Amino acid sequence: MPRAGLNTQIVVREAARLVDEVGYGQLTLAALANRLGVALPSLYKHVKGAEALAQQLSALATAEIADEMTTAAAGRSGEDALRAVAAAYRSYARRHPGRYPATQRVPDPADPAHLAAGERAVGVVYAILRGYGIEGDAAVDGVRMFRAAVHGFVSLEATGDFGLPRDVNRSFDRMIAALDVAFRSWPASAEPDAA
Amino acid sequence: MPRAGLNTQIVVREAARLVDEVGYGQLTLAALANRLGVALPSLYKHVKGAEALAQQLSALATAEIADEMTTAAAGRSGEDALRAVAAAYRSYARRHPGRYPATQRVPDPADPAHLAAGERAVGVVYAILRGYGIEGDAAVDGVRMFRAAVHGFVSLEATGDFGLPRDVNRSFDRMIAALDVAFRSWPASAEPDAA
DNA sequence: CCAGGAAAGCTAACAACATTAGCCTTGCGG
DNA sequence: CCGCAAGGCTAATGTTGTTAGCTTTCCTGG
Repeated sequence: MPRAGLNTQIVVREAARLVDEVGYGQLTLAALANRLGVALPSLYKHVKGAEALAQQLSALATAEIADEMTTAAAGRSGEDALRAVAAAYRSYARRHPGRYPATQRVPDPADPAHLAAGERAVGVVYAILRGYGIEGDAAVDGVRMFRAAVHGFVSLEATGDFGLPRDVNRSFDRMIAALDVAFRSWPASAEPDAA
Repeated sequence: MPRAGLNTQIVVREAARLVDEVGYGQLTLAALANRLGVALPSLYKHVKGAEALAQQLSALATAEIADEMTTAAAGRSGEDALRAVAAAYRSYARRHPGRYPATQRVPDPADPAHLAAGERAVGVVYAILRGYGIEGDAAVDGVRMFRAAVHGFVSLEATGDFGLPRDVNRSFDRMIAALDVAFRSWPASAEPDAA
C-alpha cells in the first residue's frame, strides 16, 4: 500500500478547495479525508483536529486576501485605491465563498504568520487612509468603518440577503463612493494621538 | 411521570436563551433537551429537527430586533432616527450574542411571519431614508449600505476582531455620522424608479 | 547493503449528536 | 368512564470527531 504523501500544507489547501465547493459550514474531517483518499484518523498526523484545521484554513485565507488587497493597492491612492482594494476584497469573497467566512475567525496569538497576515490586510487600509490625511486614532475609526462596510456588504451578499432585482454592483459602487466622501472630510481625532 | 408541558414556542424561546448563553454555534438539540428536562427525541414532537429549529429561532430573533428598531425609530427622523435605530440594532446584538447571528439566516419563503419580520426591519430603514428624500432604486442602495455598515460593525465587534484599545463606541458614532453625511447628499437613481 | 527508527498510514473503539421507529401513558372530550 | 390523540419515553442507526495502538514504509547511518 503506497503512502498518500500528505503533509499539513496539502491538507489545509485541500480543505480550502473543499469549503469553496461545499460551503464553510460543511467542512468536515470525514469529507476531507475522503477527498484525500485516506482514512479519517490519518488526518491527525497532519492537523491537531477539526478546530485547529479551521484555524489554519483561516490563516491561509487571510494571507490570500491580504495578498490580493496589497496587489490591488499597488500604485494607487485616494478613491482609486479605495475602490480597487474594496473590489479585490469583494472579488475574493465571491471567488472563494468557503474560504471567506474562514477569514472571520480571529487569529490564534500563537500563530505569527496568521497574525501577520491579518495586520497586512488592515495595513493596506491604513495606508489608503494615510493618503487621505487620516492618521492616529481617527484612522482606527476609519479602518473600522471600511471593514464594517465592506465585510458587511460581502457577507450579506453571500447569504443572499440582498434578494432584490436592483443591481448589486451598483449598490457596491455607491457605497464605495460614499466611503470616499466620508474620508475626504473625516474629522480629526478629538484626543491626541499618543495617550 | 408528569408531562413537561412543552410546545413549539416554549422550545424555541428556550433555544434563544440557550444560544445567548453558550453561543450560536453551540446550539444543540441535546443541550436544549437537557435544559427543558426532557429526553432528546421528545423535542421532535415540537420541532422538525435541528435545521428547522435554527430557522424558527431566526424568525424569533428577527421579529425581536425588528420590534426594537421600530420602537427606536418612533417619533424621530433624519440623523436622530438613524442614530437611534443603529444604536438599537447594535444594542440588540450585544444583549443577544446568540440570537443575533441567528438573524442572518435567510427566511424560509414558507414562513410568512419570518418574511414579514424581515421586511419590517428593512422597512424601518426605508422610512428613515424617505426622511432624507431618498426613494426608489436609490433607496435600495441606501438600505444596503446601512445594513452592510451596521451589520458588519456589529459582527466584527462580536467576533472580537476590533482588538484595539481605541473606544468602540466612538468608532460607531463616527460611522453613523458618516452615514448621515452620505445620505444627505445621496445621488438620485440614474434610472427611473419604475422599470 | 542493511538495520533501525520516525513518520505516516491503518483498524478498532468510544463519545456526542441527530434522526427515525415504535411503545406507553397521560389527560382531555364526548 | 372510555377512548384516543398528543406528548413523553427507549432503542436503534448513522455521522462525525477523537484517542489508542498497531503496521508498514522509507530514509538514514553505519
